[in-house]
Amino acid sequence: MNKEEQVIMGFRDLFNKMVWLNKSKMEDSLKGYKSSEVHCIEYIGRNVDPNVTKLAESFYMTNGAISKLTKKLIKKGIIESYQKPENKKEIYFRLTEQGKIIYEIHEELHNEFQERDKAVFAQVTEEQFDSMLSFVETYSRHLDAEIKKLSVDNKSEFE
Amino acid sequence: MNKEEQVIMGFRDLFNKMVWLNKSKMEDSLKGYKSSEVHCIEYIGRNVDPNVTKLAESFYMTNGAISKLTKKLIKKGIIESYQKPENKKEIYFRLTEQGKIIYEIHEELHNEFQERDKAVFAQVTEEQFDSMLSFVETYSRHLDAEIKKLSVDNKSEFE
DNA sequence: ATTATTTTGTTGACGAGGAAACAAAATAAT
DNA sequence: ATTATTTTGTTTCCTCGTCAACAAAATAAT
Repeated sequence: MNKEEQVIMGFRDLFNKMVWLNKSKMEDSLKGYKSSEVHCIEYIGRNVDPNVTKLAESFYMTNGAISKLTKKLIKKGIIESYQKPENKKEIYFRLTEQGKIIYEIHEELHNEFQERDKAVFAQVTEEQFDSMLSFVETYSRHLDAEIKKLSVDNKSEFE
Repeated sequence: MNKEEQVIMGFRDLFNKMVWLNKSKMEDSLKGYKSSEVHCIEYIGRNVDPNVTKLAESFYMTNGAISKLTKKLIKKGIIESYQKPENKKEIYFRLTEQGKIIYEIHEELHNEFQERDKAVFAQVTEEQFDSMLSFVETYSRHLDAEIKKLSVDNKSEFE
């Protein structure tokens, strides 16, 4: 296995591990809330005028899934929807008071995770940080270009 | 947002993107096979005496899910199960001839992905590779220790 | 201005995966 | 040797997310 594969698979494995662990911790602290719900709350709390489409793009999920998820959160009284006078189509979301509480608990948990992993990052030099960030940036742009190609290809199938 | 968060979220985003893109490509080339099925085939092709439990641990999935997945693959004639004379409990899997074909197609696709992303890695120096690998390694061990703590905690609840 | 296309969100049928209860074999404890 | 515990795999029920069909609003094309 060459180093490229090692890096990719290493990160894949690391990521699966982290998702699994944090999800466990999360559903332990925020009993009654699924991690997907919490992610949704996090996004709505952090962004301005989030709608179904923006949430879906951010999570790489379908609009349908987000539509159902937000409906459920509304039913639970965690978020509420609103519209703008100039647009009768788009529907935005904001946190309710109860939602803000969940949001805060999540933030604390987030800090806990950072605290937990502090030791790992303490060993990382500024240069290493920058090198990793530039790697991520480059790779991400590269994939964006590939995704763009893909969507062009798919469109051309129907021409 | 500090650099720790940037790194984590950057990789998370990069990863979601890559998974989404590769999954699309995969299900395009290997029509009729889901990406989870292909992952399963990949693992069975690469490891010796894989069983339900090993597959589940590797994919961070439940035994139940793998049990169903393998049953389906057997039905499709892609894998077959076998046992060892000294153990009547564990059930192992191997690829059938048809399964080997899928495996090979997957390998080629894998090479295609590497080829596609070659340009990104070409810019990475040996030192950067090693630094990222050691970061992954350190972090992964750290999380293993945390996961271990978690399972100890859960056990102590019932004592 | 009218029509065509695109964007945005919703719904229902379906499949994938998790949780829990279970059975059978293997291992540990006595 | 017998009993208790653990490991391994399966099945049933349920939730979550996808897909496809759809409706309504917004935008583009004519």
